[in-house]
Amino acid sequence: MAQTRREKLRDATREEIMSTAWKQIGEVGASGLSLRGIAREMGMTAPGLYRYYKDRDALVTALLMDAFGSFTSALETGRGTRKADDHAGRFSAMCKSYFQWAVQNPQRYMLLFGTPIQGYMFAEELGPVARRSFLVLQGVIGEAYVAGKIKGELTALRLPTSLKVQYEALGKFGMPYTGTVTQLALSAWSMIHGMTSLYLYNYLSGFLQGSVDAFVDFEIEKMKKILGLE
Amino acid sequence: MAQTRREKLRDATREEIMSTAWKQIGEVGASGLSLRGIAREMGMTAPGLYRYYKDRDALVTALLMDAFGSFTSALETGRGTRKADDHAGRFSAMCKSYFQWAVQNPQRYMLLFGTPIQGYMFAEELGPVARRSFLVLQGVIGEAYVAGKIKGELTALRLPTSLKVQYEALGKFGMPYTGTVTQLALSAWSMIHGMTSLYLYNYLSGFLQGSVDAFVDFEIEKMKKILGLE
DNA sequence: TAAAATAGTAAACACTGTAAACAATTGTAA
DNA sequence: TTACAATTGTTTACAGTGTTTACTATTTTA
Repeated sequence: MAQTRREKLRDATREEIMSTAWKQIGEVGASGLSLRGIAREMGMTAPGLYRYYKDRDALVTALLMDAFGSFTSALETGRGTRKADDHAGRFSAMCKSYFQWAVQNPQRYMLLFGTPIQGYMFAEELGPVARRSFLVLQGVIGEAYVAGKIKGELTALRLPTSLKVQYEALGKFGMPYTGTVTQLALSAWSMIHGMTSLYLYNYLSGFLQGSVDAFVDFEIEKMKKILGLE
Repeated sequence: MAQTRREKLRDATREEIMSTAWKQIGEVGASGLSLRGIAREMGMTAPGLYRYYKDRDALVTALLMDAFGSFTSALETGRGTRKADDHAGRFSAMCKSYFQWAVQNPQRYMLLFGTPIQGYMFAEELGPVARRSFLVLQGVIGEAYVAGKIKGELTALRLPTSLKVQYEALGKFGMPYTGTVTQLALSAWSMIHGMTSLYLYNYLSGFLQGSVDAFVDFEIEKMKKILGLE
């Protein structure tokens, strides 16, 4: 079923609102986002925006959806630069893409993983989208795992029962891979997010100045060694 | 030199402003902090607050100073629960304290390491205070290192030259310990912060439910094994 | 006791998100 | 083509924010 002319215009306006919002966020940061500012830049008045988004939170949710999509794509693209059986390469490339995307889209990353905007409540519908991002990471580790390419001794550590039970429960809800893989993925995610987040909030640059990339690369390689990925 | 009566009252009011601010932050989150709200709760009008803090950012800076102090104390207290030569114990205890402080003071932690408030610019004077927190972590690792208790193979990885050069430059500015120690400390900080931050922003609880502590403990033990700490 | 410093208020300005009422535009059906 | 309906936008208004200015009490000091 084709889009009517009106629907096309409507979608275009929605698009323009989003891109104007991103422009604003890029300039003044996510916390400085303002409906009135968006409207002003678009040459209309603020209440008009309410025809397109229920309220400011709805717009923020749409922005988050958009950002998660871009982020996940970046991870997938990074992963895709290496052949499917080059598990170590895929892991490095994906981690590198993770960090680079964040550096190139700092405000976007902070919007996703930092303190949200004034009183914004994380929308339910974002859960699955966020999970998709994680699945890329979990997938890379999981595929390496089932291929027997993860040989780190620390991988063989026995998980405490409470975690084991928890991960098994997840499996019943359709989560792929074993508990070990999930544990490794959550661990890797924590590490990458930690570096990224500290860097974006300027806690690393005091120590590292221009050598941040070297630091991150070094730690990614270390993670690979810990996993015994080869 | 004793405090005059007026100075005592002034300090008391400053204190009351701070505690009221913390109360507000605890209730509605850091982004919901409002000068008018503070004044309201204190039974005065908003402009009166300007006699005590130059503007909202100055108050936030004071809050950050306060939070950093509390945070650093928590780390030191955790470290202090083990004897000076029990390096492995000190490391675990400090990491545990890190996470626990964050869980008990989520809004405070987010204020320190998350997206700051609407348009707030990180004040210069916070640099040294923030560094003091890091020095606790670096100290624990550094003391273990000089005592020869860090025997992990991954510790012996050769640092890329750019990092080496950078760390040596830091030494000239009075940073203690070698480049290796700084690298290990930054790495550990990234990991702990990553777990903490993901947890506070609810990205882990979906996977871990009530088993978050088990996850964190497990990863702390893993870090110890990686460091070869014993 | 007079002067100076301090603490607080009231009113105003420029912002913000949002709701209600209304006008203008566009699309559809008789 | 005309009449109606749906949609899009504006105007106005309200309640909230940080902040400045002018003014008034109060307290301390000389």
